[in-house]
Parts: sequence; C-alpha cells; structure tokens
Amino acid sequence: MSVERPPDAGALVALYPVFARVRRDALDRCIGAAHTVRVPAGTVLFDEHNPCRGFPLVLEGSIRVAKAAPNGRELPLYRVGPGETCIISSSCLLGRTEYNARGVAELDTALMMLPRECFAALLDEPPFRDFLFSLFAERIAGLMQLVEEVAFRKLDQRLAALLLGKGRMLRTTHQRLADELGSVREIVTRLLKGFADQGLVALGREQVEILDPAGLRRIAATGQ
Amino acid sequence: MSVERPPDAGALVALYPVFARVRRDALDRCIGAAHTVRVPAGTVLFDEHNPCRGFPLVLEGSIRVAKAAPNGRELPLYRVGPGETCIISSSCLLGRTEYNARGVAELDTALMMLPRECFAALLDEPPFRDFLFSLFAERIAGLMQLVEEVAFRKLDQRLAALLLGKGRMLRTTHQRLADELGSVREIVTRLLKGFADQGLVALGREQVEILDPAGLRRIAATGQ
DNA sequence: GCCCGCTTGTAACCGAGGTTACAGATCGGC
DNA sequence: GCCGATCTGTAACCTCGGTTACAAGCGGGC
Repeated sequence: MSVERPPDAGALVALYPVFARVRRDALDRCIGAAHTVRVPAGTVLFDEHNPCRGFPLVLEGSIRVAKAAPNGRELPLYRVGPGETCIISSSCLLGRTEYNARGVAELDTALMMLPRECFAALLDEPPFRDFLFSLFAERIAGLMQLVEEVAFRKLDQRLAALLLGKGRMLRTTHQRLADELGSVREIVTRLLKGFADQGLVALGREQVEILDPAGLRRIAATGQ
Repeated sequence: MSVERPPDAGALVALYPVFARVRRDALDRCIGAAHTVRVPAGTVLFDEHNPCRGFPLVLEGSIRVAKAAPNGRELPLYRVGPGETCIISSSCLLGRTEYNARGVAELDTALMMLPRECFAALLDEPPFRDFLFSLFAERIAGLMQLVEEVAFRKLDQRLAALLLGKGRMLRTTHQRLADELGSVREIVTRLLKGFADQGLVALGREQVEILDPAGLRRIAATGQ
C-alpha cells in the first residue's frame, strides 16, 4: 500500500461532479485532510467487525463488497467504482457501527480516505447530501433485488441473468462466475453445459459465447 | 380505509421526536398538507411496480414490507412501526423509482401521508436529514444481514434465531413462523419437532415454550 | 353433541445444489 | 518437447428443503 499526494480539486471534480457544487473552502479542507492510498488487486480494505476509519472515495479501480460465509464462500453485495462511494462506510459512519461485510480491491485501486470529521462536514453541503441520498437509494434497491434473487431464483436463472448484458463474448472462467453467484465451480460447469446443449451458448477455455440472448432472457425470467 | 383529521403537532412530536427540532412553520405546513388514513390489518398499502405517492409516517400499528415470490411465498424484509418511516418509500422518492416490494398493514394501522413536496422540504431540515440517514443506515445493515441469512444459513439456524428474544412463551402458529422465514409450514413443524426431541422447546397448540435458550443460541450460531 | 375450520403431525417422494474425487485439456515457461 | 499450473468435464453421492397427501387433534358455534 503506497501513499501519494492527493489529487488536485480539478481531478476530483472530474470524477465526482458533485464536488463542483460544494463550497470551495470545505472541499479544499477535505482534500487537505485526506490521504490517498494505492493498493494492489486483492487487498482486503475492510472486513466484518472492523471499525470504520473514514470515508473512501474510489479514484481508480474497483472495490468488491461481499458477505463471507463460514465455509469460505462469498456472495458479492455490490461494487464501488470510480465516482462512487462505499455506502457501507457511510452507513457505519452515520450509525457508528462496525462493518458487516468485507471489502476487497478487485483491481489495482487508488482511493482517497476522508477522515470522519470531514465526512460530517460534507453532510452540511446540500449537493453532497443529495449525492449520498441517491447512492443510498440505489443500494437499497439493489440489496432488495439481491434478497429476492438468492431467496427465490434458481441458480440457472441467476446464471443466465449474469451472462446477459456483457456483450456477445465473455472472457471469464467458470470459477469467477461461481464466485459472482456465491456458488461453486462444478455447478456452474454443469449449468453451462446444459445451456450449451440447448444451443444457448458456446463454451471455450476462459470464454462463453452467447448464441441466443433471447433464450437466456427467457430462462432468467421464467426458469423456462 | 377511513380518512380522519391529522394529529396535532404535539402528538406527532411525541412519536417522532425529530420533529421537535424542525422549524415550526415547515412542520405545520406538512401537517396541513398531509392526509391521515386508517386501514384494517391485511390492507396492501403498496406493491411492486407501484409508483410512490408520498412519504408515510406510521402513527399506530405496523407495516410489513416483503418480497413476494412468483409461487406466492413471501420473505419479510423489515417492519415499520410507530415512530419509524418506510425507508423504501424514501428510496423511491429520492430515486424517483417504483416500489420494488410489497407493504401490508400487519395490524390495524394509522398513517400520515406527506406529499412528495413536503418530503423534499423536510430534507432541508438538518435534524430530519439526520433522522433519515440513520434509518437508511439501519436498514442497509439489516438488509445485508438478511442477505447473509438467506444465502448461507440453514433453516434450522434461522428458525432457532427467530424463536429467541421473544420471551419464554411464544404464542404463534407454525404457519406464521414459516411466513417469517419465507418457508412452508411442514418444514417448520419438522424442525420444531427436532428441537422438541432435543429438549430445546416444548410444543403446544399455538404455542412454543423455550426450554433451553442456550441450546437454541448454539444452533442459531453454529448449526450445532 | 355434532360439525366445521384451523392447527398439527407424518410419511413418501423429489429436485436443486453442494461435495468429493477424479481425468483430461490447455497453456505458458523453460 | 516437457512440466506444472490452471481450467474444464463428469460421475457418484448426500443433504436440505419443498411438495403432496393424508390423518388426527382441538375448539367454537349451533
């Protein structure tokens, strides 16, 4: 983990347009107080029961926030990319509670950590509040969607949905798909084989070619 | 559904202490613009894909917010009682999206509906914002907890957890417990029988007596 | 007392998904 | 070309939870 100079206000505003509408002195104070860190892919940024140290802004890369099962499997809750912020951190700061999920850098990631007091100060800025409220609203909707999926949808439906909307050619492994679903590799292989037998996809090493998006959509929606 | 006079500011503040710290004229305007309704238990207050009409404050009773499965089963996401507000409604109003869950009055319920503009006006009041932020934070934590439960915990663990913390004698039916877990009656009967065989509970018509809370906690935590 | 409705108990059966344990395929590096 | 690592395919087996289909218990109302 390397520490470097914070970005200037211009660079920050380019990523987070909301800061253009925040009082300039408040923004500058935050940039001054923040420290920017750069971590390699795979770094665990926080974990269950950790206290929350500050408010992270992702400048580059991506954080994967997931719940870990006792047996080591993980279910991703959501991702935080450049221009977004980690809503779970906000939640912890606001409620003064501990983290209840794990955050891992998925790529080499640069982030700017604002100390808690800075975060509190930003809450006084109406545009920043609106920004945060919208993110909260989005994540709540996403989490409710996720609850529905894991509770009611079968794995083939979830897999079909996962394959869609990423272009015709997916470059990924069965293991990665399983990780995305909170399942295991063998099951994904089995299900993909089923899809291939129906002519929905063509399989290759580290790739899945979508042959029949409509068919996959049908499975995702109805389970056939 | 009967409409009645809105409560006076005093009664409202007693339930929602946050309003004591809101500018009096803003509060009065809201009370004036709101309409108060009283609905019997079982009323569906909103459902998936409905647009959000306003911001509800629960004065009496309780709302159960749940995701419905295609086959009719439901999984409760959370409840809203007096002094709380329905975070999903806030989320819809903030994100201008549709409801993505169902809300049903669990008891005879009285609620006050604030029109959308009122809600927007209240957001300008710092104490109200803080109130809302804390609720968001709480619900997010709750939803993440729920995701973990449905994804990773077995039903006996979830049932054991459900039985705990409600006193020694539970007056409920197996069906109601199943509804709470998003499962079916037969399975709950089976699992309760298992608990009874281990001496953890004693069963009776419409009642479950907790004999060994520590044993139940052990099951809830470890699955034995 | 008798009937009806709700609640509980139970058993047989099934399917989805996870576990274990391999074997073969493919690739990059040396 | 050989070796090891990674990825994929597959089969046997198991557990959990859901489904179906009853029977019996209890309770209140008439």
